[in-house]
Amino acid sequence: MHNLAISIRISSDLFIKDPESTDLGKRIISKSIELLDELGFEGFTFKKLGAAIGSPESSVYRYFESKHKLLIYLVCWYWSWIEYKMVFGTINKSSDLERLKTAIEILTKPIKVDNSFIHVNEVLLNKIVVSEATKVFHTKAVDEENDQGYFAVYKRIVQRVSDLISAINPDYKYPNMLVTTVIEGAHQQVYFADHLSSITDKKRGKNRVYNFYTELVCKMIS
Amino acid sequence: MHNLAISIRISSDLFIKDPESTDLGKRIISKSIELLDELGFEGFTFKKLGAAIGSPESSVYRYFESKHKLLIYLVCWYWSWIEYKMVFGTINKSSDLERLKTAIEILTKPIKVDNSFIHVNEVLLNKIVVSEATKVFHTKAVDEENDQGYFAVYKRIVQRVSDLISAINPDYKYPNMLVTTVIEGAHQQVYFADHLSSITDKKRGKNRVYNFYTELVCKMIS
DNA sequence: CAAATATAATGGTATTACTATCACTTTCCA
DNA sequence: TGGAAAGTGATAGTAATACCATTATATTTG
Repeated sequence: MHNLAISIRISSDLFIKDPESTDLGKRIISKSIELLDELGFEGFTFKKLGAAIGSPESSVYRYFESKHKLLIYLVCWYWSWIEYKMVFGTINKSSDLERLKTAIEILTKPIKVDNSFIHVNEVLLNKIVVSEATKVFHTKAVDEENDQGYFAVYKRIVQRVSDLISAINPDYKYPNMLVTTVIEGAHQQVYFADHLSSITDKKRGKNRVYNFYTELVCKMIS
Repeated sequence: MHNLAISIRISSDLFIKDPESTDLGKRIISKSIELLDELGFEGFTFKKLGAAIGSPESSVYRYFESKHKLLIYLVCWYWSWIEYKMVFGTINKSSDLERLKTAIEILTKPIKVDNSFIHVNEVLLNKIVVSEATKVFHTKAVDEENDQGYFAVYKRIVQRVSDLISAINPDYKYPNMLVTTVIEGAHQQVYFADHLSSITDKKRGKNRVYNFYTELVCKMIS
């Protein structure tokens, strides 16, 4: 697909001015993805971002209240994109089990470039989500930010997959726990493979994360 | 057990002066656990810690190089304590399966107070590990810190449980992935139950995390 | 062309994370 | 018992961070 006439909609509480609405905004998104990947969340600052796009720090603050909000924005964008892929990927499948397997595939297999969104590098964004997304949740402000609805997309994805599981096996007791175990676990396995490889099973090939979690879900609900 | 004549040994790379060696050191540990729980890692500073123990910031810096190192120290302490509980809890079991179940119990059931270590509140420390420990890993310095051996205890625990699994079923392909899925997943479920309860299965009772992951491991390796 | 909007440029504040210095006190051991 | 060594307190200082505010200059739009 090329340059679809769709766009990812993000809650307007997450930005001051919609970055999609201007050229500078898009450059902010695009460069912040590169810089977050390069420097990590702690090393990343609006000053460095400003320097990278040739604008002052204050211009960035016109779009985002804080770097934390920017991170949430990007993570939300990511999950919205995943949801969109999940909806379109499962729509024409013939059974719930097929749909479930596709969903798990989307959640666990490596990300491929998607040229539909020019200013977003999904492969890099995935790397950021893998290594930084826990910082979105693990904050003293979680509850407040949850009330604001910042995690709605994420929760909706969990619900979707959970519903598929319940459709296949209505008696299975822990559909939500199973889904979050898969989603978070898959990212964690990728991170461990990169940084603590002795505690993964790296030899098991390229699709081991997908294979492991697919087997896990199938065994649990059967 | 009361005041056992054992102590948890932590790599001396993690501190400048051993906090176990002085009274002030022990108060630093004890208060930092309380404050980290209260303020979260981001809100926690050595200045506030100093104020809480009635000492200047600079005294804290004589024990720990940075608050990041202090967090690693505490997380290491926690995993060392868990390892100790695992070793003593499994030693007199009659089969590998029994040992495995005990290990999973220790990793997934709520923590109880342990009066063996007066200056450490294990229940609070567990809360800190649940909500802040990902920050130990998710840093641009992971690889370096891994090389320094800071994560050795954690990796050893994974290895122990993984070995039990391989002893029970030598053909199971993903023992490491299974173990890390359980360890990290169990903490995550506790955190989600507290802050994003819609994506857990809270109704399933008090031991749902233990039951879920025990069932998961047993089904996977059988 | 005027009005509105977007951006640049600059400066400022409070806080953080950390370092350095000096003085006082306690311990220890020769 | 006297004197070094170790532990702590008190104070000051620095560079960087995360932000905010103001003014001036472009750029767009109606």
